[in-house]
Amino acid sequence: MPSATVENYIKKILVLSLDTREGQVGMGEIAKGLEVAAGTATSMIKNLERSKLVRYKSRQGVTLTAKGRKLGMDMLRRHRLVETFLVETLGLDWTEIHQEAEELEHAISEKVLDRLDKFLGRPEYDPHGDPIPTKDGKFAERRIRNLLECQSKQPRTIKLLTDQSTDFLNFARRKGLVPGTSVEVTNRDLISDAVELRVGNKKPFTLGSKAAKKILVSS
Amino acid sequence: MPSATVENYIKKILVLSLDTREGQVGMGEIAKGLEVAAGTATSMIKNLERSKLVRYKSRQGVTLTAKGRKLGMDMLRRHRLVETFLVETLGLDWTEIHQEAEELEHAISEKVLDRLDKFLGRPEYDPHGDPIPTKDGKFAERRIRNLLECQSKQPRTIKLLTDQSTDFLNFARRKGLVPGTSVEVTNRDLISDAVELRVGNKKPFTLGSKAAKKILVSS
DNA sequence: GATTTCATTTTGATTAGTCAAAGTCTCTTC
DNA sequence: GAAGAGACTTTGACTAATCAAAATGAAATC
Ligand SMILES: [Mn+2]
Ligand SMILES: [Mn+2]
Ligand SMILES: [Mn+2]
Ligand SMILES: [Mn+2]
Repeated sequence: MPSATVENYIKKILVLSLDTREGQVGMGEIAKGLEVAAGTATSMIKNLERSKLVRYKSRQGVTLTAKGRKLGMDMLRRHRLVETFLVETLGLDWTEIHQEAEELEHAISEKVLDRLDKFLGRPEYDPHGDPIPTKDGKFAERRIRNLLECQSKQPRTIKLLTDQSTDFLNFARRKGLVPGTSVEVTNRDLISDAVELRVGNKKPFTLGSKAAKKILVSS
Repeated sequence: MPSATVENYIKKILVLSLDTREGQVGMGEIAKGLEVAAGTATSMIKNLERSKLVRYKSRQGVTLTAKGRKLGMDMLRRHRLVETFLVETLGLDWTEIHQEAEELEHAISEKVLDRLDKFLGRPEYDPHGDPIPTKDGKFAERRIRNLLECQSKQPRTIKLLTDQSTDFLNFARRKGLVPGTSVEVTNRDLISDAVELRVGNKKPFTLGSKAAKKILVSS
């Protein structure tokens, strides 16, 4: 059985690789993402290679093997189902569940996970709007883009916030920017680096491009 | 924060000490109970002493400090609430939940535990009939005895099976000896070392003293 | 009282995961 | 193409948890 540490590395590599054309992830991203020293990551990656979970080219990067991708998807499934449970069933707040799930994901057996999945009604998205992989490691489609890429004057539904720090999530909630809410881009000005948007019937307000990029919506 | 290992040691010491007049637990019991080598237990106990969780007299035994007892009770609470959740909410079988809870108990935060407790309706007993400590570490009263100590001809209710191995639990279930069921001791013969009992309206059968001792009932 | 036995403790080693700091590459920049 | 900057790797050291096997102590037996 992989240790919790191994599971965390593989999950991180998977998530990072999803944003990358060729699925190759740099050592620095991994170290930073897991808040460990660079050398720690290098030595851990060599372990993972010995376990055939990743392929590793020195000074180039890391890619998951099929085995690694399977484990990573499984971890994502665990993490997101647990998050869904914490919000849906226990009524916790979606801004504070990430850390909880970070621990629970390693402690939950396959059997318990299946029961949980059933109990929750086989949800497709977690409380942050992230898709929950199915048991055989398939992702539900996403079909969403960030607010910076949206043309104006069309209602959109918020699906996902990519920055899940408590600070950002709190800001988002204050503005009503929670998954499921309907928003409309009322104006875009790429020169001044800003997007104006309206949430429901409230007064429109302006968002910088950095923040706008973190908010994913479906048309 | 105590590691999962520390939590396991303290929980084991607490449970062992509950069966002992003076609350003192021998090194051998601890090592055996946790399935580690004797020397491993000795060295771990010294750690626990440094952390002020136990008092330790070389070659005599170990007792919990107030701090240790508090942690132990907390672990028992976690363990038993998780077990209750697994059976009540997810519908798992009470013969197979112990190991699951053994992992989950370390991964669950105070906040999640409280929500779970509330969600479950603040249960007082776990699926094995063990009392669940309250948040401030108080045990519900037990008022139950084992079947070997019972006088005949009086209906009793099964409260707890002290041997929680899968084998014993399966045997017990086959015989209908599950918590909540009503039984009656129809005959006791201490010389032949046996207890005869009837479950509901079924035909009475005989139990050896070892097994009888493992079944706790309330009058 | 000497001896044996058995539980316990000590010793020496191992493994996973980690860090700081020193060393090495590789890609820009001039 | 030499130099420098930054990313990456290596090295040496540390901690928690563990085991096997040797040493020790205390109680029971002779
Ligand atoms: Mn994790
Ligand atoms: Mn999530
Ligand atoms: Mn445990
Ligand atoms: Mn139990």
